[in-house]
Amino acid sequence: MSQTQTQRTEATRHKILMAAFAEFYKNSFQGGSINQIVEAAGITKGALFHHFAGKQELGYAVLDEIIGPILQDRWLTPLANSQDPITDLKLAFRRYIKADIDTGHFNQGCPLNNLAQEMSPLDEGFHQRIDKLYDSWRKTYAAAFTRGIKAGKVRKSVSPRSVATLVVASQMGIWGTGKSSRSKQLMTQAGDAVCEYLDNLKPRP
Amino acid sequence: MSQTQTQRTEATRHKILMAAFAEFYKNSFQGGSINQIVEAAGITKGALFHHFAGKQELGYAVLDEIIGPILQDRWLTPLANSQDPITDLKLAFRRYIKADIDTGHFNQGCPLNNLAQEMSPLDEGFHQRIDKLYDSWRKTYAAAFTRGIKAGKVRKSVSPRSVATLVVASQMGIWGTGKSSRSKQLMTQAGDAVCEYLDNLKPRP
DNA sequence: TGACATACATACCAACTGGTCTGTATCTTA
DNA sequence: TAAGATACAGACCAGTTGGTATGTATGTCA
Repeated sequence: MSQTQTQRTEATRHKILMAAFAEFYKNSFQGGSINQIVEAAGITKGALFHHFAGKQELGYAVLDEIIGPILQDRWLTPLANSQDPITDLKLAFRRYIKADIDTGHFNQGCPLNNLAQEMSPLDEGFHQRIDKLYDSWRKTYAAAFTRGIKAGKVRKSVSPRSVATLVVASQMGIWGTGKSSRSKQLMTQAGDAVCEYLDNLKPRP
Repeated sequence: MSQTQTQRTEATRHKILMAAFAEFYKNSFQGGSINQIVEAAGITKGALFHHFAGKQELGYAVLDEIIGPILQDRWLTPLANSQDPITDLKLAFRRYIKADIDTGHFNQGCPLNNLAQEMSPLDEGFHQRIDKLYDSWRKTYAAAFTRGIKAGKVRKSVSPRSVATLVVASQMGIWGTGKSSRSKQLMTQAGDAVCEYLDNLKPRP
């Protein structure tokens, strides 16, 4: 059951990526230390710089290979074919707010938003990648609202794009509130308010 | 018309604070450089460390003496005695979204939120100061909504605290969206959506 | 006017930063 | 099996970081 060389190589690369993700999540990108990543991953600088051209490229890879898939998994796939986005969004909100409170992650915020706020204005590569992710996020929600309208689950007067933009922005804000206040109560309160907002988008009887 | 010593002293202190605010706003707190601040302020390290015990204390002072008053001025005072928070909030949103788009500040985000996202989880002094500011922010909105309900301008069924929490969170998200996307359109779109949300809080006829 | 404090200026420092360079063991492939 | 490529290891480096120690000019006040 010994692994092949390619498997071992991929394993160290993955170790580095995971350690980098954790370090950047905890100490931000600029504040995060390469030495710390090396140590946490249990490898050496030689390995790190063999796999990634520099800190910048490592950051890009974390976005592409770790954060992107998480976003997909958490928020895009569940809404991808939804005919009733209000119900499904409320479900996802409740679920992941609870999850992040239980794990304690809520006071570290959203990994994507963290990088976005820190690096988007400073680095073009970050900006492009992050913008792309947020764009697909908004588009997924907007498409779901469009289907919801067609299915009679969402009021016709709502603008899918505007609402999608606001809902995504609200998520940034809710997770940001959790991070800066460290208050579970505030975070759930904000979550409840969003759910109420969403309910108000249903067709009036 | 020569100034007194106290005036000159206060002037250099203020120069340092302004330069620090600009530097932290542009490059974040951890990313911001003391040397850069010294240079931008046109003073020396001796002066800086004479007035502030360290980078940390300088950051605290920026929060207390620069960012706090800006928050007060922009968002708290205008709502302090409002009997019609929906109208007044919509006004403020439209006004300052436009202002930050015109000045180009919109792609640097909100100074308070920037520091909050970066430093709240890392430093207790930052956390406390920031939390206090956000708390007064939410409380001001909540009180305005309470008065709005009494004045018949806001539907009775809304929870002032929940809505206030969400509105503040939305602001974090809207300015965050502007910063990470650099898109004026997205920012105004999100602003419009918030205004619609607020309108839906009016009493139904 | 003399003593002392305040308000800086400047040279300096240890610690750490991201990054490079060279050496080498291991695997692949002709 | 020889030759080359791959995948690291680890010492090393220049630059920058926040911070300090010392010196000095200028103000204040008894």
